[in-house]
Amino acid sequence: MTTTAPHTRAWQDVLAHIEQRLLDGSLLPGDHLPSERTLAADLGVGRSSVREALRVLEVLGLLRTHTGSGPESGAIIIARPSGGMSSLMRLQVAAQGFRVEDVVSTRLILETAVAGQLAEAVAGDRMPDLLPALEILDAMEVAPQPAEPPTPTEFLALDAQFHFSLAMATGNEVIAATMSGLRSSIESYSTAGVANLESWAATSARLMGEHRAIIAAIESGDPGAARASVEGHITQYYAEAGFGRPEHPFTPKGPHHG
Amino acid sequence: MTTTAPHTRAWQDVLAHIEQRLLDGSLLPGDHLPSERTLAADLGVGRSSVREALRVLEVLGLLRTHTGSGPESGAIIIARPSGGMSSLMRLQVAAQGFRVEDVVSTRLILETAVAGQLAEAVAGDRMPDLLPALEILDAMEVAPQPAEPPTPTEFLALDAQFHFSLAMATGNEVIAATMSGLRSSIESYSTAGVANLESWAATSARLMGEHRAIIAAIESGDPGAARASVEGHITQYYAEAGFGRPEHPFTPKGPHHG
DNA sequence: CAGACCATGTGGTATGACCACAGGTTACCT
DNA sequence: AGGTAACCTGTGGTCATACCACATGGTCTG
Repeated sequence: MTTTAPHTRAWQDVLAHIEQRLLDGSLLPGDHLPSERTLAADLGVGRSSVREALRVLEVLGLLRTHTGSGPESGAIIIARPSGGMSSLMRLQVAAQGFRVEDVVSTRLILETAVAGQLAEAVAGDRMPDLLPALEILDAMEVAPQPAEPPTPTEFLALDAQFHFSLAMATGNEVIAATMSGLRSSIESYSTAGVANLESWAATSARLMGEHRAIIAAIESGDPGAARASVEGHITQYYAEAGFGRPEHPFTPKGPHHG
Repeated sequence: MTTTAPHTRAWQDVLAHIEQRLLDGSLLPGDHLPSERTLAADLGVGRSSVREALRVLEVLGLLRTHTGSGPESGAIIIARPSGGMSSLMRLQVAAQGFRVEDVVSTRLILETAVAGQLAEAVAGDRMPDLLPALEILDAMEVAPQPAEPPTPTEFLALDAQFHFSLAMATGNEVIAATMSGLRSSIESYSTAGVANLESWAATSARLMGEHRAIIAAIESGDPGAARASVEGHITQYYAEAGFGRPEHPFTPKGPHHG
């Protein structure tokens, strides 16, 4: 649309070619891509250009590569958006393109919507599958033995899995992947924030209780309660950890990049 | 955590190095990266590996490159998440990692939240800047001259800009970028759906009226009305265009990838 | 002083040469 | 005949080199 670049770069041609093959169905998840050398010869570009395109696709979560020979080797189409989302958002936060408070705010919107949808599903007699989420809760609650240190990092990882599994329970992979990316983009802040807590033991215990409350609200089919419980759960942790979103969105926050 | 790969690939090292420099602030938006040859020498890798990492960063919207010499040349750090979001989501839809109905559903969540937040801001006397959105509406309404064809593609592009500008009005760039990605990932469906409409003239006229209604609801400070107007706006178009989301999220949708 | 010229350094690309790896095949020994 | 070791082949991963097009800035020339 820009009409400025008559001269697309070689790796973009490769990318476009693969995208086209994905769109027309000649390349499906699980399929092997031609070898790098073959692809280069077919498209009339150098192997390095092919590799640059494949690297992009790999980071975006569209393919995986294995060396060696056999059915597992080569580049295989997959579709795992979470990894790409995580890379993208993590780097954007690092480069100050995303503000942490905006990430938190967005997460809040999506998570409350997820909880609300699940509760509505229960109310509408379309019972979502909450089993994976419950299994994660069980795992969280057996891990912190009184004798052992609570290992906040592991706990937070399970917490992330719990929220992710709720999103997956809605069947909406877009939300799930986005949440996963949002989460990992501020992961370092979450773990660093543990130091700001008065008592990790108390906080983790509270979090576990809140998880059960979220599930209970969903299972009761009360969307409002489900939304509220999720909102409180997330907001309070970030507040305690010391990097909650500002009380009002889009109050002036100052420039962040030119 | 996987402990499986003791042997990170060279381009990942480059990526990690740049990410680290972003995190510690030694690389800020607007800064130049060292030249590819220098970077390769400094990190002890080949130039092609550096280029693979830079390609990833470029697609992710983290940097732009220019040939030649002078202050504009080389690789410069930027932070434009929209482009990366668009590439990621577009390709994930192409590879069947994202279902179109999930994209629509997610867009609905974010857009209604945006409208709601803006209305709440008005109600709370924190007037958001709706001027950019209004200017786009003006542009939309002068474009379709009766003498000229309505040019649906241009109209839809302006429509996308309108919704994007609403997201930007909240100040939340995460939402704005995500919405931009969602939108572009199903852009081809949107334009193709025009053919399913009974009358483009009628639909476009309705859409323009709904845009004004959305603005009015926001300016009246009524979050519920704002949310409802956005929901109706989006839902109805997709329904008319023939690829709306199913009436209920997470009803069985069939397998999409193994 | 103005304009043409070229030296320099940038990204963009292609090519060739290796390496490690993993599976399949073959040959060999028991 | 069976099992096992060797090797052959093709994969991605990496590097080095050699170009190209390009844009700037300095220099030379009129």
